[in-house]
Amino acid sequence: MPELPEVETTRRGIEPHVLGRRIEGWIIRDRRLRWPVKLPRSLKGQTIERVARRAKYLGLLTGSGGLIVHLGMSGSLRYVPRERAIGAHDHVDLLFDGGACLRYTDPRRFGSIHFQPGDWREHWLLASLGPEPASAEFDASYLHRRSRKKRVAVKNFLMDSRIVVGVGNIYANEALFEAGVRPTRAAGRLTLAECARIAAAVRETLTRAIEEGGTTLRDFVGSDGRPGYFGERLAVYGREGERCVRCGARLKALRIGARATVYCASCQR
DNA sequence: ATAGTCACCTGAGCGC
DNA sequence: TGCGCTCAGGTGACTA
Repeated sequence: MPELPEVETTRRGIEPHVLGRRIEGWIIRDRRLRWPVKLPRSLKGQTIERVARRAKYLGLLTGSGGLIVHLGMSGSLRYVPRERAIGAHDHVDLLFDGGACLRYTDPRRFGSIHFQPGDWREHWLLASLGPEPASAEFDASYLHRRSRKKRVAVKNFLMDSRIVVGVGNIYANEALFEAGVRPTRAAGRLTLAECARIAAAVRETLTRAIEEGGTTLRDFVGSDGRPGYFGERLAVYGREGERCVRCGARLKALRIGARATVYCASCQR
């Protein structure tokens, strides 16, 4: 379940291996991802000049455009020898000079692969995305301004990619715990001070997870995939009924928009 | 425009 | 051992 930290870790993992490599071709074993995979002939022979990330999208950028990869719920990208045995869910190989390939694996096929000519950020999937949580733009006043008059629960508000990107269910739970704000609170009723705590918590939660991902997910190349949050400490997610790490109260659970939500009723107001 | 729900998909976990 | 059920979740599409 790649959330933003895992995507960033993937980016860092593959970058040194594909930078400067020429794309010799590709093998599509199953094009039925979230959208049918279709790559233009013009991609052949191009060289990867940059490996970028925007929200949970990875961009393998060449001189003429960008290959846009989303890992969905269960996707992974690994740099492996081409002759490595093919698994049941190894849907796409991107073949590079030198004999290796970038292998896209995705059991649930919720992910996607597109090619966008020119500036990859102009792709329709990326066009209306909000700021990165680590950007200067994402701060208390931004959150406060965008949340006015909105009645949605703050948890859903944070998970809206038009507001801020990279906050999936797990980190929405964690960040709101960190901020001491109850997930059910109406976004429009948050004070500026609460927005400040939330902005800081989102940024810190994700930054810390990326740092830990860098250590727990180090061995990317040619290895088996690993769960992204392995060894990561989560304060509330998945801990319903257990003790709050801060005050010891039992953590409560409910569903907001069919998504598991866990919080501490005494720490989060 | 906003808010809520559905759909997509498969593996894991569970009860029987 | 196996069947059938439910759940998980990112996010675009759809509905009210």
